[in-house]
Amino acid sequence: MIDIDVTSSTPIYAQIVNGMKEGILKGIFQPGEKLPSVREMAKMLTLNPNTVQKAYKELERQKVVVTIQGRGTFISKEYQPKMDEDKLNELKETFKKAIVDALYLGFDKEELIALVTGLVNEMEGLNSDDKN
Amino acid sequence: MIDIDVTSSTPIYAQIVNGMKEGILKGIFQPGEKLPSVREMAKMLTLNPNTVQKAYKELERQKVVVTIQGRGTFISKEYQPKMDEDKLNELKETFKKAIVDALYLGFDKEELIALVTGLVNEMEGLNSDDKN
Amino acid sequence: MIDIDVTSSTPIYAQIVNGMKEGILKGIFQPGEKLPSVREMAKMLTLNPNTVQKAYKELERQKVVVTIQGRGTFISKEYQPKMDEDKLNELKETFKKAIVDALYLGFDKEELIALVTGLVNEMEGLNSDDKN
Amino acid sequence: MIDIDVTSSTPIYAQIVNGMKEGILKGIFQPGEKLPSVREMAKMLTLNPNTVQKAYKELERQKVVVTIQGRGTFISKEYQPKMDEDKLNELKETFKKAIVDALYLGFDKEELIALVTGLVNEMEGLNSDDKN
DNA sequence: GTGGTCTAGACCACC
DNA sequence: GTGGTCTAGACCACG
Repeated sequence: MIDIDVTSSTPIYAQIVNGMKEGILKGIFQPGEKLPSVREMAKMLTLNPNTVQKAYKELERQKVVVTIQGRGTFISKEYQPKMDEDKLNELKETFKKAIVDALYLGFDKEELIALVTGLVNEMEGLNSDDKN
Repeated sequence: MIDIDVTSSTPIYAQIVNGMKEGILKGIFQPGEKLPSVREMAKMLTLNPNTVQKAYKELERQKVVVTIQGRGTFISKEYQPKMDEDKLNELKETFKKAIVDALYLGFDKEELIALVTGLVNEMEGLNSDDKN
Repeated sequence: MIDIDVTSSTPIYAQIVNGMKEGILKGIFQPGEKLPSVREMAKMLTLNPNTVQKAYKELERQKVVVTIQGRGTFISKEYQPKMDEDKLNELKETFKKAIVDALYLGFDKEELIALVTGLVNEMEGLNSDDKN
Repeated sequence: MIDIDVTSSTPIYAQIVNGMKEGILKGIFQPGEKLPSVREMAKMLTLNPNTVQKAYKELERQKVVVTIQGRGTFISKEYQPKMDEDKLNELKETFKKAIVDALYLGFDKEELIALVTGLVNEMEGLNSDDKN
């Protein structure tokens, strides 16, 4: 479902968050779908439930999922993108760092754009279904 | 010179490393140029010298700069890009995360490519001389 | 009748309790009026009957409604306000928290008082008959 | 500093969050001031450091405090109120619930407004110093 | 069954 | 020294 690399410098809970968001974009998880419970997911990934809990909470704060008391956690049906200046700057910084790293790895500009374009096309897009 | 955000979650030493590499790509720092000493740099950025030291060490490890004993630290004249599968995967993960975030901020694919292209064009590129 | 948000962090049973009390203050429910049975209410709100049951029990504990065996549940005809130091402190804490949040949202004092006054005026008041 | 009621239904970490924000409004904590470290605060309140940590994280997410790596956590110098429709609705719900409770405790409208006004006046306001 | 909170104790990176 | 993450295990409220 989600592959976790415990040796990564990215915290495990963040890997779960990223993995879920990526899975949703790719259509692996559908809006309204129930997520595995915290305990189930923890068993599947052989993690402590608290770690999964932290990830689910973060996803909820981002409004990517909603939790319904006593029933579980579900993919949000109507995600509303909300542009935020701080987040935009953060995003740019992340891209800038990645671009610098790529250039230092030997990519030239065209290869770099091609790399990014390829990665973008792996994602279905949030609303692509609605619009077709 | 380099703008540091002490409140950022990115470690300060890493901000220095990124900032230096970005500055080199943009041509602000020229190959062969001498860097300020650790102490000078620490004063300029009002940082702990240990932090600057760590950044210089990291830059040297990446062969972006070279230290000559008793003379100082200099921008490498002939940086040799070194493609490494681990680093490539890491790079892809970074891009993927950034792309997911961008899509969740409301970017569509074209806007995203445009954003990245714009950021890439801010950099002069390591190999731009070769091609002109 | 009562709008329930299952995704809210406020327990559903508490939302029913609050909603009923608000409806009574607003005159939507009249003293002596019969409430829908637990099962009816559960169907209307598409909730688990246990949840509605719990809300009714709580309303009865607060003497807002009375249950007559075999007849049903009714809005109390003579609700007796009961000032209790513990409850008063709790109330103050709730207000204090809300006020702090409002100030942090950017409200100034006058706007805040206006907001509260407006909300108060939406309620008819328990004792409005006495004073008119 | 902050008084914690472990018997309260309000989670301890939330009590810390509320208490800090209230303290800042009242001027007990000044912008730029360093907060006790997570461990210190945990000792002071005889709580587990994780609980304090959670509170500090929440305060940082709300931009009420900033953390500087290796140095500690500090009251934000320039808090920028950010109105948000969701938060506004949440605020109104909180007030509505409190108002309903107050009316059921026997408050009439004037007493209620007086209560709120009194509580508001206990707070200095976020920018009141700047404007005088 | 579900998620939410808390404690205890450990390890790590950063400054 | 600082905060950040993770595990283990417990208890609770909710539906």
